[in-house]
Amino acid sequence: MQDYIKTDKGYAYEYPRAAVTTDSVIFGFDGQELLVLLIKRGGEPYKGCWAFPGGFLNMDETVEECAFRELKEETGLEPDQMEQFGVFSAVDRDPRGRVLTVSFYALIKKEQVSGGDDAADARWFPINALPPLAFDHSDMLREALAALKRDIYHKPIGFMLLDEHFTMPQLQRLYEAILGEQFDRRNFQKKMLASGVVEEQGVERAMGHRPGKLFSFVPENYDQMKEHDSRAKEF
Amino acid sequence: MQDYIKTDKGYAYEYPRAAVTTDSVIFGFDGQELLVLLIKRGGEPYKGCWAFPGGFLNMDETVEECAFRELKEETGLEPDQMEQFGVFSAVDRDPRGRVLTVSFYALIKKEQVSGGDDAADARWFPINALPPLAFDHSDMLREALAALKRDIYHKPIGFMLLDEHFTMPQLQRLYEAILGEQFDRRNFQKKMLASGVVEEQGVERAMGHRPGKLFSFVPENYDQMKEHDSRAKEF
DNA sequence: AATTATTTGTGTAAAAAATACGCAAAACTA
DNA sequence: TAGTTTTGCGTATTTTTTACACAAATAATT
Repeated sequence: MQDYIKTDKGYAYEYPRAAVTTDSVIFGFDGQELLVLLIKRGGEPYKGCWAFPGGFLNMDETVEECAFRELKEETGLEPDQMEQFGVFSAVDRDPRGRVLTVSFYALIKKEQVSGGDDAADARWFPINALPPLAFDHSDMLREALAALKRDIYHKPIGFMLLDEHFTMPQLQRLYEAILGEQFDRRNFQKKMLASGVVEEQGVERAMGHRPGKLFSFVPENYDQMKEHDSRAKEF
Repeated sequence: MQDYIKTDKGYAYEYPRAAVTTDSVIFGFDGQELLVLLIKRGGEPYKGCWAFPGGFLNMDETVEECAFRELKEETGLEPDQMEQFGVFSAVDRDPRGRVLTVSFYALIKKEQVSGGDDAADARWFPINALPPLAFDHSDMLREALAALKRDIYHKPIGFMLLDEHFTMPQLQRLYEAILGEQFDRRNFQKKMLASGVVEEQGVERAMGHRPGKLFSFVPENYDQMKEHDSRAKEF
């Protein structure tokens, strides 16, 4: 399978081609706020600006593989799951030329990155206090967040932001941070338990207040959750 | 903005590049079944197979513009709205070389195509009786359908498949065809009216049975619909 | 003109889900 | 031991969803 001609000038095609990149919006959680992982750009364009990790597609990989590889190269992270949420293809979105990007988001336990953080230029920012972003990454973030809010009802992704064991209030704070609204403690717990995606695991060692019960995620109930919330049973 | 070198062999780049195409899954409705518009491929690869309309990205257009243009060129159709639902990038998905496709779906009133149908090779197929499809278009259809089912709750796209005026049973048959399940007539109507997205418009001229009331879509209530169904108020 | 077949219109009662809300218990601090 | 914070738990009310049956309007048939 070869559709190009190798010349002394590089790889030549009959028609011009756009370059393809992937970008990844990585969400984290500090127990209170939703965070985003950004990388400070070392080179032009947008030198010194912050941007999402990402890079050019190789010829032997899918866009999913590309997003995963670039993320690992730039941050050391290897998320369990990456969700594709859109393609950005404005003609002038990259000053270097015609570059089209396929965007993903993933959820990461914050500790994972502080450990293997080879890129000294990677930093977490609270979602509500971001520096200026490179390219069209502000739009991208907006869409990533919209996708996350949409998906959190159908996919068990929220749990990826928490430790294996967590208290109900912790889980609730996460949902509140993502969805940007407040819920009633008692009703939140009631629904969570009713959905069957969490199970009791013990009691936390508390600090300064009554200790909460610990819960963990029940993977077997992924699909059930999907079912459960894929909207009203009857139209 | 120029990132290539023009040689006698074509457009040369420092690194190899994948080609980018768009494909469009066009849904129609015959009052009973959900239909898909396919095009018979005239050339290799997959000559004689059926495929979704689509083609290569030009350098001066976004992927949305490309999908729209290709669709118009191949079928004469100009849908009001096209929804992007995924990128297909398996390395070997196209025998011609590395080709990555951005996929869209759109909903069309069936009459529109029978009119301006310059492509004699375009045909509607019932979604449950499709011929063998080219490339990875079977996967693509599956995902398009999943996206459509997801979106029909949040976006007022369903109405694009109906005439301006329609009866409640017609609307219901459409929803049933898309979602693949049956609903109670009375409850369906109750919810539709409660959502405010339809308003009464008169009475149909009937044939062989009691005539139904005609309804039409209320565009102002798009957002409300979105709101209405963006899930439970409290988590 | 009356009968039949088909399809539509409408309302109400029961069940389930969502919401609002209050008080007691466990840890830490002073 | 009293005060503060945060969690655990249960019930009454409201809203939404579901189940369900009979009457009315047309066209075709006799």
